[in-house]
Amino acid sequence: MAAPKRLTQHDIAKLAGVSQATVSLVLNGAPTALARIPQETRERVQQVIRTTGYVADPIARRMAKGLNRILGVFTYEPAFPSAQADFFTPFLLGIEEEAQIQNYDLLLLTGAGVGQDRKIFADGNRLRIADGCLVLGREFDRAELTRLVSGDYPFVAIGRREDAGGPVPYVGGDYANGTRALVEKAGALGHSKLAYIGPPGPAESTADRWSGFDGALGNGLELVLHIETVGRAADEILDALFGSGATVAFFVELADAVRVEAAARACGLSIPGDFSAVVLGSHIRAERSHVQFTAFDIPREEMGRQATAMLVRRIESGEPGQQILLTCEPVEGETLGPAKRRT
Amino acid sequence: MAAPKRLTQHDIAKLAGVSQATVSLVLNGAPTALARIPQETRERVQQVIRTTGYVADPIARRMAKGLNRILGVFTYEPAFPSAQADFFTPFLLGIEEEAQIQNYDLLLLTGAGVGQDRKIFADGNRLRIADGCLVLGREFDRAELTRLVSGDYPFVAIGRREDAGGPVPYVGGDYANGTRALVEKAGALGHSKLAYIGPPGPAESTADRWSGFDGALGNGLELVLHIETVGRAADEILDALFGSGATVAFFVELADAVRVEAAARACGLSIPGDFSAVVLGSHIRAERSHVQFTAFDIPREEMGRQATAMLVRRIESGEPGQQILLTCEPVEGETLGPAKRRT
DNA sequence: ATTAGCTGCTAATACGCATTAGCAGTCAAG
DNA sequence: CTTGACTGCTAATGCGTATTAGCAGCTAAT
Repeated sequence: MAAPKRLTQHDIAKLAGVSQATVSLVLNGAPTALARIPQETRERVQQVIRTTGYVADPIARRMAKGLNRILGVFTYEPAFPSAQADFFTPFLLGIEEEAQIQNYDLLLLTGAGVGQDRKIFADGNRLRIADGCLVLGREFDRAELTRLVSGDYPFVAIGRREDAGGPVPYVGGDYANGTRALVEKAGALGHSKLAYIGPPGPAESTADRWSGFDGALGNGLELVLHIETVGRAADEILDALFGSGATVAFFVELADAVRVEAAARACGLSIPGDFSAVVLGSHIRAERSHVQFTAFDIPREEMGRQATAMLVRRIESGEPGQQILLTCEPVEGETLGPAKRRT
Repeated sequence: MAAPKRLTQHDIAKLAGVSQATVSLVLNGAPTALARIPQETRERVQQVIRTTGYVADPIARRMAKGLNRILGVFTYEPAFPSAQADFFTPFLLGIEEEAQIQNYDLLLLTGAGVGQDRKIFADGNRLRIADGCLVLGREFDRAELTRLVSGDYPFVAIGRREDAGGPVPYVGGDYANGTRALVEKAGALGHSKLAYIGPPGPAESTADRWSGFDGALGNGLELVLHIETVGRAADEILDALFGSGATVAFFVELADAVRVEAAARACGLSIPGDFSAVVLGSHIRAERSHVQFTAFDIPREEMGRQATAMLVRRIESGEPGQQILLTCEPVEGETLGPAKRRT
């Protein structure tokens, strides 16, 4: 059989014995126009719509009116593949929740290139199918961001973004202050020689952690070791740590912290007995590791929610788009203790 | 700021001194048509396009072509909330992958009601926005399924479904044979008195497990205990297990198995030393538990992929829709051992 | 000299919907 | 009995593109 033809308003109209225009009016006419269609007719049309399951074609709708209550979600990495799933899922949860409240559907922009090479503006940008879009990913393509900013298509980024030919609307986590608070906490516990395991940039997320860290130094707090590469062998890190005399290590990556902790335990060292460890961010599935690291919380769901809400405001009221940083509350954890005098 | 009007082919046409149709042809005319436009004209048009940065409006493009390359994904429970996330994610991974290959976007049907009360045909449902849709969920609404089957809207279910006024197109896992294989394996290891912890229905997924189990009985294999409710206290289950003389327990729910295993260990019992345990299905994050249960694998990603591919075929070639069951390979695990003679 | 075929285009239409102008009928007021 | 207001609808148009039919002008063959 050939592809079943889509129902159109015309079909509905014929079934209800009215004109296509009337069907459209019943569906979404202005109150003034609706007032002129008697209850009886309206119900007849509604009835046909209900029994047929007709829904307006979003494409045509968008053509005619420019809006279709669809939000695009563009991810710079495939959204679900396991490695990424853990990363995107909490955001999507928040996004879905808010979208539902606002009565928008979500369109996952998936086809825009394969694998790593995802480009928003790939094939003549199917982006515009949606009324606006959310952009997420660890690292953005700067050129595309610039193009987005300069265009008139509403979007909101999740995660803070540096200006790109203009301010980028975003909802991010305040990693800088989250980090600062943890550094100060360490200071209050008597730590003065600190280690930082993680790059100082260039992605905004890492840059912010570093700037928060760096800004909290002084006042007797001193950076004695900085390992910029992630994924170094745990032993190496451990050795460097002790060689430097640091009493507390700040990790950008949970994975590094986990490996170092394991290595330390293997050497008979205890955390925070022998040294303290702090993770700069909350990580999904952290509960899987045995240790509850001292860290700060990243309100991912809330970021998703607020970004969605902002996007809807941009779409519906043409609001200019703001930059919001959500507080990252500290997570107590059990790996930050008083500084230990090393002999 | 007012939205700067988008460039159209009409504008390009005027600038190049040709008609709109010519512009369209230059952009994507069939070779036969293109052959009739001289190089010179083509270049003039291209030039204008390049200097203006014109890009065809994808919406209008889809409108004209009649397909919108969108696949709907309907979930009977919200897709991301943490509890469900683990359940849906692997399917979505496969779906996303295949959709990307086929160059379709995914529309998450989110607005279709809140919380538990999701209905495909809910009022104002926007299912038909998509060219076709995938339906997933633990349990389906039978009435809705019937309606879907009788309609001409292309869809594919994930997970086997009983006929609903006609055969339901699906891609599922062959739980019955997966279960049967495990039962036979237990038999080969000398087990003869079996326990089954889980309901015999009504959902297809549980019914299939039960029927596979039930069908493998006989030949010296005997069901000596059947606990139909899930979530019973672990102690109770353990007591019943020993009271019945069963040497191996088949669990529908991993959670039950985990709890019973913990309770057993607390009593100083070992698995599979003192009794064996088998889980009927693979469960995401199983690795979190300490024990690797003997089970069968559910190829969730592959199910997602194949369902998506089938749906695309239905949409594009009007194919009738099949019923596919994917093999569920056994997972060795460490909880199924030789039957122990109980004293 | 008619026809046939080619070249280089364009006009016209369809896609499905939203929206506006306006038509035919009724009814009340003047 | 005319005017005006109101009711209940519909015809017509536009959105930006793809596509098909076909026109005008020319050449070459019959």
